[in-house]
Amino acid sequence: MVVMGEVKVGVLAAESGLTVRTLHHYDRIGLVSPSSRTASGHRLYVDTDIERLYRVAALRQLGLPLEVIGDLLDDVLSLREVLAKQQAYLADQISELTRVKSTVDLMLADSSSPRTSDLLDVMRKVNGMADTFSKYFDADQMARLAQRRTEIGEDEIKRVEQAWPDLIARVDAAIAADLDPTSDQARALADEWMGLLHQFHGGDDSLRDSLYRMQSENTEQIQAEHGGPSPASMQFIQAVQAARPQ
Amino acid sequence: MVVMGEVKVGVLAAESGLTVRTLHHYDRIGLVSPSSRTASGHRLYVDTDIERLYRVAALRQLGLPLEVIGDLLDDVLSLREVLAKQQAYLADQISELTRVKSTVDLMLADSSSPRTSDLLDVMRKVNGMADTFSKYFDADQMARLAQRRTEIGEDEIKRVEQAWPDLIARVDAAIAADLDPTSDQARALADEWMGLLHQFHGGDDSLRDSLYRMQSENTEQIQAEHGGPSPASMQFIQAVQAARPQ
DNA sequence: TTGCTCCTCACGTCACGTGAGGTGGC
DNA sequence: TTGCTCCTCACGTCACGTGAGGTGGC
Repeated sequence: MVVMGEVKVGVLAAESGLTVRTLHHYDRIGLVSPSSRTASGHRLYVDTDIERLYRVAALRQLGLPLEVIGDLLDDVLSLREVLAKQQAYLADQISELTRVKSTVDLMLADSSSPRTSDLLDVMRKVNGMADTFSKYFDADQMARLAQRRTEIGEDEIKRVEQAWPDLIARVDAAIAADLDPTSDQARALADEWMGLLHQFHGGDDSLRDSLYRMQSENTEQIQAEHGGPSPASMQFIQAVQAARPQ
Repeated sequence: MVVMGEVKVGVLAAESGLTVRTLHHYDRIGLVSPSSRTASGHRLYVDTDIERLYRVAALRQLGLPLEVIGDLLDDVLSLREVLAKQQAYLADQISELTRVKSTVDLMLADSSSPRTSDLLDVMRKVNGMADTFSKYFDADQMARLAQRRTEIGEDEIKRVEQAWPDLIARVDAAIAADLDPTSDQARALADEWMGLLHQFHGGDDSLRDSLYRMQSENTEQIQAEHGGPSPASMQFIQAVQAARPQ
């Protein structure tokens, strides 16, 4: 690791994992300059130069701009303050990217349903959904939802999403056929229904409650935009559940 | 929203929330060009231009490069494929930034202890800690830990971290004083100990087990680098717990 | 005539990547 | 003499921001 004497760019580049061009760049901007040169102008890095380079490399891993790194090494800035700012900056970036990704996630989930023809419509819908969501779920719940999604995996999520329309259709058929809410068949439908909901909230009561509130207060919109269940089918499921023996 | 007839850049900029410069830029690169100009060369945007602009603005919110947006609008690329790629890209970015942020978090947490003098030492230590961590906690557990940290808040985390050295010192003193493990005083110390641990794992058994394994297999290192508890003090706490009446 | 808007260059950003064209040491 | 490394320009990246200097319409 510690190179004795003097080294030229090629050796230092190979050893540090940086490129020759990067070392040239650091030299040009005065961040890490070799203390000496050969008669023919080749850069010669000595130990103190090399140590400085490794400090730069370390700080660069934190995503800091080269200028800030220079100021840190020259004691113009304090490490604690810089780290605190970087921490806040990274937190901002992460939450912004997470927000953007959740939009992309929603668009992909939605694009499977062919009822949206136009891009702007999809965006409006997705943004509207995100707005509606944020009315019923706080940041903490959002985080738990995001974590559930990664735990469950994309494939399973798609499976569940595609299972809904089919189930809703069968419930609507049951209503049309005037199925008895106390029948085994009705209870099987309700079990399926509760099972799909459970995939969403995972037994988390606060998530389940927020989902119910959102669903009940936005029924028509969800039905119109996402082919969600009709008030009638929700009432049917509730009736089945209420009619169960405790 | 829909502007009839023809508009000049200033109006369109104000209405779309973009800058005049941005509209100039989109025109120059051929992304959104006005269909006509006045005799004096002023840009005149008609309805189809404006619609195209709104599509661009919508897609830009997803973090897509302008060139890709152009290809999407010209049907050179498919939306689904682009979204899938963007989803993967965003996931990568987020996990990378999260990794970097956790390094910064660790450095800040560590910088409160004055035993680290040199930057490179801190980095080595922090990277070593991250490596050790990833040996005992999988991605899923890391996510749960990260979520716990946001739930608990920075202040509380700092409080707990600063409570450890004090508690460890008192336990060491108790050992030196040959305190009876069945005494109320010893049990109070053990309660405090378990309380601090609980702040870490939050009752999550898998987190608790991983923490115990990591702690027991890296005791000397943790003691040397972070002033962690000595084997003796851990044994004392275990003895107190074991001696409790069930 | 005075503001306001519009126009077209064109440099700067950030950290290098990627040639181009040429020289030095084994 | 042939490779290999080294050197110094200098353009390109990405999506504009920010003047500079000048013209057109009410």
